[in-house]
Amino acid sequence: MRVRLKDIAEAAGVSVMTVSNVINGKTARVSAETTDRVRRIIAERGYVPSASARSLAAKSSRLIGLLVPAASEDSLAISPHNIAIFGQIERGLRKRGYHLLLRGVADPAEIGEALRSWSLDGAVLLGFLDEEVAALRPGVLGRTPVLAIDSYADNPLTTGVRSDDFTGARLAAAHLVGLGHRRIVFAGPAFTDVGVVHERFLGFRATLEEAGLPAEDCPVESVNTTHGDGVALGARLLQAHPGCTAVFATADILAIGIIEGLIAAGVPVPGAVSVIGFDDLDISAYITPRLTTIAQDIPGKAANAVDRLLARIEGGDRPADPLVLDVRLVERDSTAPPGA
Amino acid sequence: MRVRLKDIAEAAGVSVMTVSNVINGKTARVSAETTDRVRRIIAERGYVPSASARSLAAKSSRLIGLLVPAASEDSLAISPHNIAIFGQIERGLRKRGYHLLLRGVADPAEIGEALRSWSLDGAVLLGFLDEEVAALRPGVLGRTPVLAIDSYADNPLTTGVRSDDFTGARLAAAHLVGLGHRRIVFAGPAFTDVGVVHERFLGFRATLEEAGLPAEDCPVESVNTTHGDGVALGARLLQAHPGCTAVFATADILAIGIIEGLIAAGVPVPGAVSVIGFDDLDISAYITPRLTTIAQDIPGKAANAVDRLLARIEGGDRPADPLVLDVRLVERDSTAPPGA
DNA sequence: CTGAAAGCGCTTACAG
DNA sequence: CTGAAAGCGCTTACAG
Repeated sequence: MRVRLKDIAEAAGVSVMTVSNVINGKTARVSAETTDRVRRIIAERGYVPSASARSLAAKSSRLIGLLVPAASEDSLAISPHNIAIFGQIERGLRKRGYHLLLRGVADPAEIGEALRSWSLDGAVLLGFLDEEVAALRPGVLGRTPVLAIDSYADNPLTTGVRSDDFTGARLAAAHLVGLGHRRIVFAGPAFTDVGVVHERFLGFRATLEEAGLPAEDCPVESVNTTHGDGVALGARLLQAHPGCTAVFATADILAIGIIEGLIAAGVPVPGAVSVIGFDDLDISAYITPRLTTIAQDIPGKAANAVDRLLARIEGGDRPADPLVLDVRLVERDSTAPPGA
Repeated sequence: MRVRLKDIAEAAGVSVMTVSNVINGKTARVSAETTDRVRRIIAERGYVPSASARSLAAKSSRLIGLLVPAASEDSLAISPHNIAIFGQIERGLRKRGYHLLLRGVADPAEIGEALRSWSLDGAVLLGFLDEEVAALRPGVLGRTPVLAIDSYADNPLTTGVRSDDFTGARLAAAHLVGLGHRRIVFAGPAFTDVGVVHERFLGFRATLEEAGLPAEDCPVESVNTTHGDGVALGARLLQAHPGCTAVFATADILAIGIIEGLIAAGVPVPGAVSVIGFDDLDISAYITPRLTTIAQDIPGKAANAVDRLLARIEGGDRPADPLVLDVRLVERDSTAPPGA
């Protein structure tokens, strides 16, 4: 039925291990003549090696897991920001001869099970909380290289790649301060003392303090990072924070909601309130007013994640320091001087 | 190192096949007492079966491929519409004990290779052209169940699930005609005589003919399904089609671009030109004006795709007729009577 | 440059 | 209710 190594070997009149060597590019051990003949027969017969047999016999599966949090009831937590990363990672892996197992993880305890079940050569963690990443121990990961994207967890086992969130927030805050804003709301998900949002808050506060703005004029609004929560916040923003003239939202999708809520409530944007986001999603350029935001290098995140993970897998490199990617301010139409 | 079936068997004082039976739920063949003891030891030792060994020994891999077109240079072709499907399919599979291999396919010829390499139990095709789906032969698919989403290809091997595109287009056209529009542009990607876009064109034309509108008043604009192409079309729409008062775009992302292009050119939407889309993406409710569109049941597509594929895998069912999901008109603010 | 043999960790008839 | 044995399709030292 299925064409096996053995069938090729018989057709070529050589041993299975010679065919195996040809397939695996160990041609130094095989004569050019034999190599050619074997290759021709492989092509003729349309032979495709069995990945599971290979995985079982070798120490390598050439399978990489992309692990994403997912309550079993819910679908995967694929934020607009994470979506672009998916495709880029698959592409990078495929070009290097690896395959991608996409796995939703309802409980971080499942991570170890996922790694061992398919003998994954490595895994990328996308969207987990820093507390969860920090809790990952050698006992659960074994010797499998694992890399966390956007993590500030102090876990040498998972150091990965992320954006320069602190600087991004500084750019956003400095932009608003430079326009003349003095009362600025920080809107984002609740945060602890570690993680992406915390870093952005730190950068935000640092810049405002340098500008001499008191903390009480720059309150924090904790909301979920969804369009709907943004709309709700926008609708009540000026009642909750009289005198506020600007909002820094930690995600574009949230900023877009806030703008919609403000406009629906009759508050002109950026006339009465300026809004700046973070991510630079595609849609951020499509809405009205077009969103001023902090752009992340999403393809760069994905490409570097693949490079670093494979370097560890193939080269046995130790986990290096986290790679921090630059961000930049993208000025569009949702910010202006107060009262403009 | 790794805990194996054999280790569990030794610890429990039984044979490996008894442990195997317990794991695979064939408890009818094992005493309740033994079952309990084995289960306890499995939990204690944190045993995780080797999926590749299992796949090799059994006829089943419990691995499903999600195959998506991807030029090797490009990232995956993940349109906003397809993205929601990803997560839903992963979730459905995971709940049923299957895993998902996400694979970009640069050339349809790779499909067979993908299926055989990992001994996939089945595969879902997402985003392929109907010509490509139609060309799939038993020779390349073998006996592996394959299901194509959104396909009109007349290939019994791949019948899958899709929306009622014809009716969707009728709803869109009837909505515009009902508002009083008489000159309506059909904007979408170039199409052949089979496929999603062709069906929508047929529904569009049928409705307009019933309304007595001559074909020359309802021209076709072939553009790529991207925001950018939409903007370009919107900018030149009234020069290209003087007197036109409405556009039916075959995708929301395209409709959104068209609206942006129109507004940038000083054409009020829906005041001078109404625009209706197709998909009902999340962002379609966020833009200004909020987009009137035809909603597809995307979670339904994914859930039914999983159900049907697994029915074929587990039950050996023959491929059934395609499942056609209902669509519905979502009226928002981008359409109005002409000159409103 | 080439090969025989063991082994990766499971499942599957088959036998009892 | 339980087990011994063969086999899934590869790779890996080891030998020559």
